[in-house]
Amino acid sequence: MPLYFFNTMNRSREEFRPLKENEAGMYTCGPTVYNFAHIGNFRAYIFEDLLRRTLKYFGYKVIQVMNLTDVDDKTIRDSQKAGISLNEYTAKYKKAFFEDLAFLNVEPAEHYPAATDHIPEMIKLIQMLQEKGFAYKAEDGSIYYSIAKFPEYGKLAKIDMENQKSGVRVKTDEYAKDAVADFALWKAWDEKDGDVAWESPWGKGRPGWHIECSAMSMKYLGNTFDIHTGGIDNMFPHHEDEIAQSEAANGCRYVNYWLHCAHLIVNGEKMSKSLGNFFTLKDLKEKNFTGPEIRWILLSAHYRKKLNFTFEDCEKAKALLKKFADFFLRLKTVEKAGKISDKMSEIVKSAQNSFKDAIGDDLNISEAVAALFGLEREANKLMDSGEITKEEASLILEQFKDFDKVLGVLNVDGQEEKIPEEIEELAGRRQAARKSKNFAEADAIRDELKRKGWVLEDTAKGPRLKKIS
RNA sequence: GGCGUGGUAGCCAAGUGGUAAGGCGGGAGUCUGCAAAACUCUUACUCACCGGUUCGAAUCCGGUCCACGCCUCCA
Repeated sequence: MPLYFFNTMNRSREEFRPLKENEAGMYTCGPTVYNFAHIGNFRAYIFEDLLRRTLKYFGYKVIQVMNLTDVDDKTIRDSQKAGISLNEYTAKYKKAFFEDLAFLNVEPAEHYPAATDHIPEMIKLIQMLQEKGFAYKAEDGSIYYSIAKFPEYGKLAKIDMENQKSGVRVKTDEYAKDAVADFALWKAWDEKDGDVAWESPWGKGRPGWHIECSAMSMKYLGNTFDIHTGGIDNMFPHHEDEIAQSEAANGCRYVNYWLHCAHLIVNGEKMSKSLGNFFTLKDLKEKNFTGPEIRWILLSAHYRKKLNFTFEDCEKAKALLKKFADFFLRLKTVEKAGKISDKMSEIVKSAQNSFKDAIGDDLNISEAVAALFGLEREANKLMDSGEITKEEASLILEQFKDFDKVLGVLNVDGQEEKIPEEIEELAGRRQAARKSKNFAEADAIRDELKRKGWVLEDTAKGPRLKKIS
């Protein structure tokens, strides 16, 4: 089954053809570790996780690289403010970042290179650019990339630099550049940097932002690799600059497939640190939302569509996952003996095909999830009519585990809550009252159970207790 | 100002030339002592608006309006 992605470079849906058979190299722009990431940031990381899992689902071995930007204006500024070293400061947020990824069930990437661990690689790359004439040293001692030397500049963002001049503001501290859109490869040290500096052929300083991704992707994935992703806001100038650097230095194409995810929005506006309209995972945890619930929300809209975040949707996600959990428990109670019918094999196989078709079509999550609902309804129907066997129920559960390899939200093997003795006993008394047609008491006990956090449902096989989450 | 993305039911959301998936919510029913759960049926003659192309358009083309994003650190 072919896999398709929407390639930002050509603005079209293309069949994925990796450089190496059965292997996909993927570079995903990671966080700047100066603060806790917010859920808008996590939308991107979850999209990348979905992409990663989809590639694996289609049989590819994935080599994923996610950079950690641990030196830039903000990390320097805030570490100074905190009165601790840059490393000490960023270590705290690196740790928090990995904890958050784990909470959201994001599979670890193969490499998490930090910028500060790759200064020599960056220096080497800048030297290559200098030798080839793409870089120049400005009056302030910084090294800049000359966009004029790279005619293809703007090909990703479809920006024609000729028409860009009027709107671009010029920062006063960047007076030294030849052209406004030229960007820094190496920033000469100034006193605001404090003790953050590395020796280089151009003197003391630190790398520019874009160079780390070019240098590190080259090191871990090669001069040309398959997939590069990030938020749409990274498309310009960051990814455009990466292309300029890498292609100028290596003389070959940088990336074959560019995938960008749209923003998480709040009340119609982009969720961002600067607007202050953001929520962190901590905020949501305090409201009792779980990792799978948050993951579901961030996953449930197509990655190239803006996703409006609301707490109402969080509640819906909670209810939806609860429904699936109940469904799995119900399947596990099936005891009827018998083989798997052809009809059942057909139903399950067809659901899997629909799912795979959809997720392989540029990660069409809506259609993919529709396959889950379809299979759930079929299974419920058959359980209602008692037509389903234990083996068939297992087959369905296995299929949901298969779906969850990609989705990572279902917890099919989730254990039923242990029922406390007190609750068990109340349920027993209620059943006795019910048998003797003392419905008033039976209902009263059911209400009491509800107050204690347990819902009692009468099924064909007798009462069933469910914990209210 | 330049560039880009998008506007589909009460809400969320697929569908990109062949006659509107799915979820939530609403309505009616089956089951039940009653609930709950589950199931069944139902809920857009219509896809922001106006023209055009076509046997046929939500899908293609032109225009208009609206929203958001990028052009400055940003997932």
